[in-house]
This record gives sequence, C-alpha cells and structure tokens, in this order.
Amino acid sequence: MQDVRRYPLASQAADVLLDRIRAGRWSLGEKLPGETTLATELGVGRSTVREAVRELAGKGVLSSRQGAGVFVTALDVAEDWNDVLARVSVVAVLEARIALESESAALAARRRTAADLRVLRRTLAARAPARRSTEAHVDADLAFHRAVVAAAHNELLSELFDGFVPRVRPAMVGLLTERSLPAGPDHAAHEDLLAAIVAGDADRAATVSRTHLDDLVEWLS
Amino acid sequence: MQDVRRYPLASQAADVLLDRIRAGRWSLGEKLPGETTLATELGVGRSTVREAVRELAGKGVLSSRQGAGVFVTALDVAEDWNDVLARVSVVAVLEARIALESESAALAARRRTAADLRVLRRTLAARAPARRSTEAHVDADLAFHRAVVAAAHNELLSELFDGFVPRVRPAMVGLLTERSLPAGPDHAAHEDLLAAIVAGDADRAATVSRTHLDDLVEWLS
DNA sequence: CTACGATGACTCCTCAGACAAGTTGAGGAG
DNA sequence: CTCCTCAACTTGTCTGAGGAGTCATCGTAG
Repeated sequence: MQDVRRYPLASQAADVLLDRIRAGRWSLGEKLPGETTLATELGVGRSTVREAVRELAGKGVLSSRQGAGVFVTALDVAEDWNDVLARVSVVAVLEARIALESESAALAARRRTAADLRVLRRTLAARAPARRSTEAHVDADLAFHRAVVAAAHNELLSELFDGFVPRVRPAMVGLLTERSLPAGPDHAAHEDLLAAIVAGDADRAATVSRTHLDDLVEWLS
Repeated sequence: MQDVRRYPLASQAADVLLDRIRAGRWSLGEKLPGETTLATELGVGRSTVREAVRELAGKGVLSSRQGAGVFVTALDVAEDWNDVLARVSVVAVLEARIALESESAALAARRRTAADLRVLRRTLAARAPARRSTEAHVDADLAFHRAVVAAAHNELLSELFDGFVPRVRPAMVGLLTERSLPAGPDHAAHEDLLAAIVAGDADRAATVSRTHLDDLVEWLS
C-alpha cells in the first residue's frame, strides 16, 4: 500500500487555478469566471470551487467580493521564507548574517540610545555564565546579537534577523552539543563589539562583528 | 456611507480560529473539534467553518485529513514579506541593500566565475545608454546589481535581493522622473565595482559598492 | 495472554438545492 | 443629458444527504 496522499478535490482545483494564473490566463486584477461556470468547467461542485478559491485567498492570490466576482490579486504565491531558509545551507545563512549584522553594528554605533545601551549591557551580562544548558547559552547569545541589530533602528534589518533565528538556533544548539566553542575569545569579541558601539566607532563595530562571525564560520567548517 | 468592508462570515470565523490558536488554545499538532462542533460553537453553518479552515490551510496554519480531523500545523501565520517592505521606509530598504550588496560584492570578488563575469559585463553595457526611458534605465541598473549579488553564489542573498526589488523599483522610477541622478559618476562607480570584482579585490569591491549606495541614500535625502 | 481482524462510531469530503445579500449595467423617466 | 429603477448576475450562507477514510474497541483465534 503506497503512502500516496490523496489530495482533496478542492486542493486539486486550487492547484489547477493557480497553474492557470501562473500561465497568464488571467492578468493581475482580472475577474475570474463565476463559480458556477468554474464548477462545470472543472467538473466539480460549486462548494468545491468555493473552497479552492478560499484556499487561494488564504495564500493571497485571489480575492472575492460579494456580488462582483473573484479577482486575481497576485500572479504567484509568495514563497515562504522558512522554505527558502530550510533549503539553503547554514553557511549561507551565516554569510547573510555577516552582511546584516556588521552593517547593523555600524549603524548601531551611530544611532544607539541610552535605552539601547542598557539592553546591550544586560544581554551581554546574561551571556556570561556559560554554566547553563547549551540552549540557554545560545538563546543568550542570540539575544545580544538581536539587541545589536535592534540598536540600528532599522525595522527591516530587525525583521530579517528575526527571520534567521529559527534556522540558526537549532543549528547552533546542535553544533555546540557536539563540541564546545572556545568561550574566552568568544566572549571577548562580544565585549569589544559593545565597547565599539558605546564609543560610537562605526568602523570598528563593523569590523569586530565581522571577524567574530567569520571566526564562527571558520570554526564550524 | 462608510466604506466599511463587510467581512464574510467565513473570514471572520478564520480570524476567530487563528486568534484561538495564537492564544494557545490548541498546541502544535493538536486536533481541533469536529466541523459540526465548531459550527455550533461559532454559531455558523458547517460550510462556513469548512471555508474558514480552508483559508487557514492556505496560510499553512491548519491541515485537514479525511477521517482523522483538522490539525494545527503552525502557531501563527508567517508574516508576508511584502507587508513588511511596504511598512518600512525606502531609506531602511536601502540600508539593508547596503548591507546585502557590499557583502555580496566582497564574496563575488572571491567566487565569481567566467560566466558571472560575462553576465556582469553584459548588464553593465546594457546600463550605459541613458537615452531610454526611466523605467528601462532602472531595470538595467537593477539587473547589474542583481548580477553582482548572483556572483556571490549565495542563494539566500539572491532571494533577499529579489525580495527588495518590488519595493525599490517603483521608488527609484518615481524619484528619477522628478530629478535625474548625475549619470557620469554613477556609471563610473559601476565600472569600478566590476573592475574590483574582476581583480578579485574583495575589500575594494565592498567599499565601492558601499560608497555607491551611500551616495544614492544621500542623493535622495 | 497475545496477536489480529472485524466492526462501528466518528471524521472530513463532495454534491445539490435554496435563499439572502451585494454589484453592475441597461433602460426608462425627468 | 442626468438620475433612478430594476433585473440579471455574482458571491455568501445554510441545510441535508451520502461517500470515503481513520481510529479505537472488542471479540476471536492462536
């Protein structure tokens, strides 16, 4: 007995509609045929068509207005961030982190407020005790890095960092359980980074952040 | 007459269910009550519940298996990239581009292949004739920048850049129609960038890319 | 006692029909 | 020409029915 997952008709209909949209059968903002027309055309009941439309509406591809019709709001499904992150290697994510965090460190050195410095000092202090579990250590480390990015006061950079975390965290936890990172230099790098941000030295902050993450990449390769 | 958009019951039901999931009423992988139960509980018909479930299934939050039930597959909806990009300022996006592209330029200088260099030369040549329409000029410019990122051979960086384009392109077109960018130095910067990548000089490639985009930020502020 | 097959309750899936509610465009009144 | 009415068409919602898949329980054979 094969483990063939039998797709519901409604999902099949949604796939057919999405393929037609991708193929350019209807352009952006155009109205689809009525539900009854689609039903006979696809050879399914009207409720099934409605569920297919709902499914695509959930994906943001279609939008229906009572009395008016169903309209195309996107020509394709926005690829899920998590899918992309799951596909690429950890090294690729770390390279993106280097790009993101070194720039954030430079911006943070220029823009950090008193509140930012408080958060940075607190998260750095929480990072120090390496006695705890591996997960707690990784979380504390990520919290500090997150605080650096937040101090750059750029919402997009913060969102991107947050998007990376679910991919980076399990990988870090897994690697650190196998072999431990030299704690001394690692912690010193974080203190240097904070000092550079406090001093407002953007170039040095970027350099410290970069070399720190470079070491991380080299360590795990 | 207010333009109050009357939400369909099915969407309202989907919102209620999503709120309950967010509130932790059901944990990950847990089974929801049956359709009939939910229908009476929410005070709507079964088909309405079904459409609500389909909508959330489209968002990846729920998954239903015939005979078994409806199960929670995610505790929240992945925030749409476009929503984030629409919310943040163009300057924020450009700052992210600086982070992304300067690092990509450095990586490209180390990793570029012969094929990459061909694409870079071709897109740079296509950029040259500034006689054409503003949109064509912006497209040619973005094509070159994209080629630089692609030469870094990091899929995540490429995906991020592609994600920025829909936000950056209209903004650039709009700004360039109002006042024109000094074409001479702008084009020279691109040639310098290509030269640095050809020479394999990572530091210089990053610097040129950064100053080029810094000038862009300064120009539009 | 254990392993296994039948069974029945429960679930989602699909269809059909009916009516409500909203939109749109054509055609008539002023 | 402008505005109003209305009829046709659209999606929204509910109900009922039957089909198909899943799972736990229970009885039976070994």
